[in-house]
Amino acid sequence: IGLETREKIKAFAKAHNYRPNNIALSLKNRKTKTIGVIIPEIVHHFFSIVINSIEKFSTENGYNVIIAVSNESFEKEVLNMETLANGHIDGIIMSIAKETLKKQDFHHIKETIDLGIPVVLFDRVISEIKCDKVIVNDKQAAKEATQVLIDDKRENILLLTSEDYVSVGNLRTEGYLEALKDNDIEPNSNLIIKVKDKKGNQLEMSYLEDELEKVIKSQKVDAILGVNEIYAGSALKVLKKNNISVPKEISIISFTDGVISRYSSPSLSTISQHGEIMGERSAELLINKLTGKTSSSEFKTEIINCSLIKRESS
Amino acid sequence: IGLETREKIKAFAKAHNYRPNNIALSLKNRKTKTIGVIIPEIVHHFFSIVINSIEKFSTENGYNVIIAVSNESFEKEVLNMETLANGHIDGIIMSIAKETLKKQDFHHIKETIDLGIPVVLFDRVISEIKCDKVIVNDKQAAKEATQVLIDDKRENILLLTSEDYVSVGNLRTEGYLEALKDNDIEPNSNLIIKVKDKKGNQLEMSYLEDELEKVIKSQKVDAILGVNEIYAGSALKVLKKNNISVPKEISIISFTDGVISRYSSPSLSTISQHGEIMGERSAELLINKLTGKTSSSEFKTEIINCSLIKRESS
DNA sequence: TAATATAACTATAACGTTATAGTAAATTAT
DNA sequence: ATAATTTACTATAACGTTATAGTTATATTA
Repeated sequence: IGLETREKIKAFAKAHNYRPNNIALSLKNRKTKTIGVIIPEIVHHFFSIVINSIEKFSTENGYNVIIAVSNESFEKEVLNMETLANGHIDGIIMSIAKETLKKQDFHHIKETIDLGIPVVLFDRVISEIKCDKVIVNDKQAAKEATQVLIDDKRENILLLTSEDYVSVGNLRTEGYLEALKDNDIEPNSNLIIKVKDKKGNQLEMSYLEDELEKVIKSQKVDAILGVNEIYAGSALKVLKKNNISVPKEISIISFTDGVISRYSSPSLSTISQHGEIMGERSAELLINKLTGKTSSSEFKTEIINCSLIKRESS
Repeated sequence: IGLETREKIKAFAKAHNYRPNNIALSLKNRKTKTIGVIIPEIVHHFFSIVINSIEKFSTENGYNVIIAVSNESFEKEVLNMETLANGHIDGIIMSIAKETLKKQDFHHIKETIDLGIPVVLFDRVISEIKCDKVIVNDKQAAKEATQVLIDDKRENILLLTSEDYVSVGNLRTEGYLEALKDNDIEPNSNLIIKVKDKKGNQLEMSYLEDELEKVIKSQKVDAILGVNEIYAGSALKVLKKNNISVPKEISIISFTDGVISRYSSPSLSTISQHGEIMGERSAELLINKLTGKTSSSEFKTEIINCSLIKRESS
C-alpha cells in the first residue's frame, strides 16, 4: 500500500478518533493479549511484589494482567480458573492455595493445561503437574540461615513453620533439619512449632503466640527461624512481652523480606525470596510460550537464589 | 421452551463439555463484565486492601477485575486508561497518581467518561471531575487525632506530611492546623515536614529521617502526627536512634492502619481509613452504574469515616 | 504501444454468540 | 374436528475486526 494513502487513512482514523475494538480483535485473532494471575492473597508483601513485577514485565511486552484471588480456598481457585479459562486470557500464572495443597486435587490445573492454555506455577508448586515453574531454593536457604545461627553458637534453634502440606514450609523445615544434622545437633521436636491455619489469621497468630510462650518458658531457646515475617514479627512481640532481649538472648532470622522486618525493632534479619525476579521470570516463561518462542511441550523449572539480609535481630 | 428439551440440550452441552466463549459474548453484548482498576502502587498496604475488597465484591456480582498500576506516573496512567478503555472493561475504578495530581492534567479521565465509560475515583480524587467518588473524611480525622494529642497535654506536635499537591496530605494538614487553631496553639512552620517525593522511596525516607533528626534536636517536640505509616515507622526509627522514648517523651499517631503499625514496637496508634469499605463502596457505585441501577448523570460522593485505633505509641 | 508491475478498491467469510422472526409440528381447548 | 396455543426447529443478521482473493485503475518498464 502506497505511503500517501497510508497517511491519508491514518489521518482519517485520527480525525474520526477511531480506536480498534480489542474485543473484536480478540475474537478474530483468538488471543486476548491478557495474562491471568491467580494468587492466594493480595494483602501480602511477597505476593504483591510478585504481581507488581508480573504486571510490569507483561505491560512492557504488550500484555494486560487480570488478577484473581483464591483467598487460599480450593473452591474459589477452581472457580477463578474456569472463569479465566473461558476466553478471558491467553495464559495463567499462579501460586496454589493452601486448601488445594491440602486436598491434593489439581484437576482444574490439568484441565486448563489440556485445553491448551499455558500455565506457569510460582513459589507454591507441585511436581505432579507438567508445566513451567519458578521456585526459590527454599531448602538450601533455610539450611544456610540455620547454619548462620549455629555459627553464632546458637544450638537451641526454634523453628516456626506452617503445616506440612504447604510445600515451601516443608522444604524450609527440611533445610533446617539438615543443617542440624550436619552439625550433629539432635533435633528437638519441642522446638518445632507448626502453626495451625485458622480461618482469619487473628486466631492463627494467637495460637502461635500461646505455643511460643509455652516453649520459651519450658525450654532453652537461643534462636528462632521463622518461615515468614508474620510469624517472626509475632515471635518478636512475645519475646518483648517476656523481656527477652533480641538478639542477645534469642536471635531471629525470618523468611520474607517485607515491611515488617524493616520497621520492627530490632529490625529482622531476613531471607529475601526476590519476588520481583520471580514475577519477571514467571511472566517471561509464560510470554515465551504464548509467542511460540519456546516449545509448548518442554517445561523449565527456574530456581531463584534467596539471599540473607542481615539486620539487627541476628 | 419445554423442560424436557431444555434438559436434553444441557446434557448435550455437558457431554461435549461446551463452554461459552466469553470474548464472543462480550462482542455480542457490548459489555465485558470486567472492571478495570488503576492504582498508583500495588505494594502498599492500603491499596492492596482496597483491591482485595474490590475484587471480592466484583466477583460476587459477576464481574472480573483487571488491574493496572500507574506507579505514580502520569504517562503510565494515561496509557493504562487508553488500553483499558479500548474495549477491555465496562468501567474503571481509580486512584490518581501523584504526578497527575501535580500536573493537574486530567484529560484522560474526562475523555474516558465522555466515551460513556463510568469512572469511580477513590481516596485521591479531584473535584474538577464529575463522577462518583469515595473518600475518607481526612480533614476531620486529622483534626480529631490532633485533638487527642492536645488533650494528652502535647502542644508541640510535629506533622509529617506529603507535598501539597497530594490532596489527602493537604486535607490532613488542614485538619491538623484547624485543631491547633481551635486550641489557640500557634502553628510552628518548623514543625511541619513536607516529605519530598523522590524516585525510589529509599531517598525519600532518608530525607525524612535527616529532616526529622534536625528538628528534634533544635525544637521541643512532644508528639508526631504522620500522614502514613511509612513516615511514622521511619520517625520511630529516628526516635529510637536518638534514645527518645515513645510515647513517654514523644507520642505518635499515624494514618494508614497497616502491618508496620501492628508489628513495630511500640506498636503505632493509627487512623484506619477502612480500605475494605472503600473498595466495596467503589465497586458498588460502579456496578450500580453499569447495571443501570443508578442514573448515569447523577454522581455521588461517599465519605467513609476514619477511626482511631489506639495502640502503644500514644 | 503493449506488457508488466504496482497500487487502489471491493466483496466475502470467519471468529462464537444471541436476538429476531418465521415455519413446522405437536399439544390443548372449544 | 377445528381452532388456538404451545413447543420445536430453522435461518439470518449483527457485534468489529482482518485475511483472502478478485477486480479495476494507475504507474513503470521493455
